[in-house]
Amino acid sequence: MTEPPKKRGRPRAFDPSLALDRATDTFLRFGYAGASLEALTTAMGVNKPSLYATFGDKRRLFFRALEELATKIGRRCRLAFERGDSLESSLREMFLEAVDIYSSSDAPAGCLVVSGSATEAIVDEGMAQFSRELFALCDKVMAKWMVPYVREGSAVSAMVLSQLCNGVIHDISLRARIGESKVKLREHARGAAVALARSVT
Amino acid sequence: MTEPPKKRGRPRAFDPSLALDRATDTFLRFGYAGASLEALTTAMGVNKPSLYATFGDKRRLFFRALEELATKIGRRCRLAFERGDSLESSLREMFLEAVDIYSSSDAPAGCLVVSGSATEAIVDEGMAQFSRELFALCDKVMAKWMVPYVREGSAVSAMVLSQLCNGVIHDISLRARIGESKVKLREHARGAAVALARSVT
DNA sequence: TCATTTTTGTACCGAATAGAACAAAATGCC
DNA sequence: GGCATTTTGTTCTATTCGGTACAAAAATGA
Repeated sequence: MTEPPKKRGRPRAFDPSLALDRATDTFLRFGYAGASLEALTTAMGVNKPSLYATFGDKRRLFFRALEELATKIGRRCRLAFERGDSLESSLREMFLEAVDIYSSSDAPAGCLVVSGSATEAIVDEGMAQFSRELFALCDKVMAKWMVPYVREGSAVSAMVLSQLCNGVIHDISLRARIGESKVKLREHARGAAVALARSVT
Repeated sequence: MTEPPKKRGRPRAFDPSLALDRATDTFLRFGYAGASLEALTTAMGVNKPSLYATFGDKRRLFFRALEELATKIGRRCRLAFERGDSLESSLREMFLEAVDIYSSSDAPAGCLVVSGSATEAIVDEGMAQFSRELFALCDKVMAKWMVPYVREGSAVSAMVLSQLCNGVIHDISLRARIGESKVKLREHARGAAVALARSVT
């Protein structure tokens, strides 16, 4: 499968998927407003007309990057959570994974929503809505993971715990972005796992 | 006190303190990169030469805004925390205060560090350093407030609790910025207070 | 071979950008 | 009143911004 469909005209000289990854890095690095078309096209190895033909304008390119990255990160978090065999160990795995994601040496530090679309959200209702829906989804999905660990009638519901976990992850992305060391971030992740696990006991 | 020092030349036609507040709002609204000098001078009611003479360039103006705002917010958080008479009530007061601060109708929603300097931190080491030092200070100061409520030898230290609290506050600023309702934010704040207070029991 | 189709590279557009130059205006001091 | 001083408003500049026009290039189909 995925054999080339043998299209008619001149073949593209770049890999759209790879180019999108480069665009993601550029948006991560400079933010949405700060990422100039020149920086984007240079990083992507693509001319402006090709960029427009393939991805539409800057804003649509950003949404494509957002969607792709959110999916990737969501999957990594779920897999990390599933590695644990207790609430505390699951949270620890997930938070440590967040440290790896947001302070990887392969990409600019931080989160494309926290430091990208959220910043733009005030002047772009579309980005605000995207962010709200994504946050709501994360809260809801993660709450499901929490259910087995929350006693019935507990003072702390699965949803509250889930929102706190997402808050910790957002905070890790922030602290990574401003250059806190991996050692410190990992300590932070472990401490948060202990505390949040204790909150439902 | 504060009597006019009777300077020599033509008197300024604007109040620098008020102008700085307007600049803060503009940076909050558009982010650092997105806030154009025209938007700034228009909001501040000041011409560009006056802006440069009074505050230096755009970057220095931003630092001035940051410093002033951080002081104000720090004070409000401390006062709110002191209104409580238990860990849970103190945290609740503080988190609810954060909701008011970050989703006030008087100013654009969100936090100038989270959605401002942190976004710029990767391309501006000065902003990264400012943010790191501010976060470290907040963690340290808030940890002192927590000490009375943390048992000796507890699995959750005052510092871990403090970092979590700051994480909750950062998260509230984020969720406020993307337009979550005050009702939802207040629920979030109350839930976080319950959970974090329970984590040290 | 040659027409058709699609992408490529270059060159360009008007608007907006951060910042500076400069003379007029408004004050205190002598 | 005049002079020194400082701020003001206007104007300018060089650059960069997001986005596009257009023709050459590279593939397929007939």
